[in-house]
Amino acid sequence: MSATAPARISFKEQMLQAREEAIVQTANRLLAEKGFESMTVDEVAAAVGIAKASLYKHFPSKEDLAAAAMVRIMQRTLDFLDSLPADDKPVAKLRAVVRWAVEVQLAGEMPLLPHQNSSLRAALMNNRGYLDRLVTISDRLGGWIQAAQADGSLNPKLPAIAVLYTLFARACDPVLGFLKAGGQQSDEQIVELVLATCFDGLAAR
Amino acid sequence: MSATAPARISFKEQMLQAREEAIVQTANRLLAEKGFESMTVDEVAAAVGIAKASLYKHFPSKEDLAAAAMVRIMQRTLDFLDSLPADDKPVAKLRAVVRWAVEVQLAGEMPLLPHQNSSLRAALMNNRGYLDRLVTISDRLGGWIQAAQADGSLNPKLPAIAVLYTLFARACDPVLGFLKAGGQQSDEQIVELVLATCFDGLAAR
DNA sequence: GTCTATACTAGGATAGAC
DNA sequence: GTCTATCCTAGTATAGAC
Repeated sequence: MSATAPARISFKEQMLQAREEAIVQTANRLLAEKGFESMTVDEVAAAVGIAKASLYKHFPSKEDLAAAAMVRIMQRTLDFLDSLPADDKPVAKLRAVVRWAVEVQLAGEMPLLPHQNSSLRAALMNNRGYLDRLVTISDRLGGWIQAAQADGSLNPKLPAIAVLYTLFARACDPVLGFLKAGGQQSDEQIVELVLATCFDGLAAR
Repeated sequence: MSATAPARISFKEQMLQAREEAIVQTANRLLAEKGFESMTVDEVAAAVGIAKASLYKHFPSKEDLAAAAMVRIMQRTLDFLDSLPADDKPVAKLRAVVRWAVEVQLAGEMPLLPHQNSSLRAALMNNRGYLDRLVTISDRLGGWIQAAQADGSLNPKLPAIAVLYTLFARACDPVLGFLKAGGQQSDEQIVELVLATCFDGLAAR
C-alpha cells in the first residue's frame, strides 16, 4: 500500500501539470493571435474544454495566466540558447536565435508584446520567474553581441543594448504577418528576408 | 443681415471642426499610449473636457473615432511625402520618411498598429478614407523603393513589398520605447540608431 | 450639440454543490 | 478540482431635458 501511494500521487500530479500545461499553451496561442486585452478567459477555458471556474483554481487571475504563458516562452528561449553548439561563432548564434524566434512567430506561438500601459506589463514587472529569465537571456545575448562586435562581424559602433533590443523586436515583427497575409512568400522565404534585412539592412552592400 | 449670416455659420462650423479635431487628436495620443483596446471613450471625453454623450454626437462608435485618428495620421504622412523636394534621391526620401515617422512616434503621436483580431482592424478595412490613403502612400513609397533599387542604393534582391513593410514597421518599432525607457540615448541618437540599423543592418560593413 | 442619468453587455471573478 | 450559476465592475452606447 505504502509502495503504491507515491505512484498514485505522482500520477495525479502529472495529470494536474498536464492540465496546466494545456491551459498555458492555449493562452500562449491566443496571446499570439489577439493580444492580452482581446483574449478572454472564457475563450481560453472553452478552448481547453474546462469550466472557467476550474481555470481560476489553477491561476488566480487573467494576468497570472498570461504571465505563465510569458514565462513559458522565455523558458523555451533559454532552452534554445542552451541547445546551441558552444563552438559556433557568436554572430552565428545570434542569427540562429533570430531565425528560431521568427519561426516560432510564424507558427503562431509567439505571444505579442504587451502594450506599455497594459496591466499585464505591471504583472510581469512583479514576476520573479519572468524577470529572472529575461535577465538571463539578455546576459547571454549581450555576451554574444559584444563578442561579435569584437571579432568584427557586428557593427561595433552600435550600442550593444540597441542591438539587443533590435534582436528582441524581431520576435514580434509585424512584417512577418504582413508578408504572410500577402501570400507571395513561403515561410522559409519570409525567414530569410527578415534575417537579411535585420543583419544586412535594406541598403545595397 | 444676409451678409453676416454666412460668417456666423462658418464660425459655428469652425468651432465644430475645432472640437472634432481636439477629440481626434486626443484619441490619437491615447491610441499611441495604450492601444485601441485599453483606450476608453470615457478617458477621451474626460481629456477633451466634454461629456461622453457629446463625443458620441460626433462619432457613432469607438471604432469610428479610432478610425478617424488613423485617417488623420495617414493624411499627415501623405502631407509629409508631398513636402519632400522632388529632386531628392529616392533613397534620401525613404530615409526622410522613416526619420519623420520615428520622430512622430517619439513624440507620442503615432497610434499603435491594431492587432490582427481587433474590431478596429475590421473597421479600417471598411473605411474608404483610410484604405485610399494607405494605397496612395504605398504607391508613392513603392515607386521610390523600385527607383532606389534600380539606382543601386537599395538592395535589389529584396522584394519591394518586403522593403515597404519593413519601412512601415519602423513607425511602430518597439525598440524606440525600449531605448527611451533606458534613458541612455537622446531622442536624436535613437533616431540615428534606428535609421542605421534599418538601412545598414546590424552586421559590420 | 451639450449635458446628466441610465440602459445594456461583456467579461473577470467567486459561491457553493459535488 | 470540477462543475453550474451568479455576482459585479467597467465600459459602450443611448434617452431625454435644455
